[in-house]
Amino acid sequence: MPELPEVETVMRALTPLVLGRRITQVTLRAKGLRTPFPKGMAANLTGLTITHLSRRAKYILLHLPKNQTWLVHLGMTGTFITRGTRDPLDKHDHVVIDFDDGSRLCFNDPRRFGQMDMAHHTDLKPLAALGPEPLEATFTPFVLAQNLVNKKTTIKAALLDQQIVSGLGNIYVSEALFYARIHPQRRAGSLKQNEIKRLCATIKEVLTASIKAGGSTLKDYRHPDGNLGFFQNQFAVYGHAGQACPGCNCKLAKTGGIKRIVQSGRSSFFCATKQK
DNA sequence: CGGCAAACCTGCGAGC
DNA sequence: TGCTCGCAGGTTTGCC
Repeated sequence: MPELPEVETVMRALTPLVLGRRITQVTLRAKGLRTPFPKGMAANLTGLTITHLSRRAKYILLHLPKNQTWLVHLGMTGTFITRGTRDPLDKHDHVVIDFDDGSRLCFNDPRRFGQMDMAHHTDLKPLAALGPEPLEATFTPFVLAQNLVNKKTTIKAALLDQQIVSGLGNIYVSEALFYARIHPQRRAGSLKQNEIKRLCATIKEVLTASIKAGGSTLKDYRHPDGNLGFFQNQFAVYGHAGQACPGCNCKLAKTGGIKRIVQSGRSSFFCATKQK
């Protein structure tokens, strides 16, 4: 479900719900998600206070005393939901967290593609190989160019590779490539310097605009506080196959309009008139 | 190394 | 109404 803007939005919405609260009980209602829960996770979390929250790529980091970190990946369908302690649980509430103020938070994940880990903050294995954080100043055209050099794979696949740049997913890759006017089937290593410069900029722009809109809400996904994101209303190409592309009269041409193709099993949306 | 399909799971909408 | 099919915002593995 979530790419960087959605994870950022969830992390922000989660903050007032958990910050400074002490965990009194964690109940695991499944053996794990995509991977088994770390050994002793529930017991190890009990009694600890969440001191602050942050995000790295598509991971939410809940920081605990003694530099311990509880790492959460939402996968495709993971959500945090607040419930009253007397409310019935959903069958996909796999982790139930009770706090010292009587509040309860549930991690709900129908497809169980999410992931949790708990370790010293310097020893979080899922974070070890991640590429640059796209909204940080360290993510520059030079860095992107370095990570694309000699890559024979398509630019679409390269941008989904979390080691090249972290946090992008299927939606924002299509959107960023559209604004950068780069065809998703281009070989990554074939991009010219000015194209990489444009791409670096559009990645930052599209992610920033989405965070500002509260991320994208597809299906019934919503934030822990119940709010919805609205960036889906601003998609230029994603999910718009057959329609005219914005700011382009290509639909009037015989071969125009937004196309959908499948690349390594995943949909790409693009305008063949604008993107070369 | 590259590219692709499948695997992990469930739910939903479309079409018959 | 009920069935099957295709599709879904992620990541990893294994095969050729």
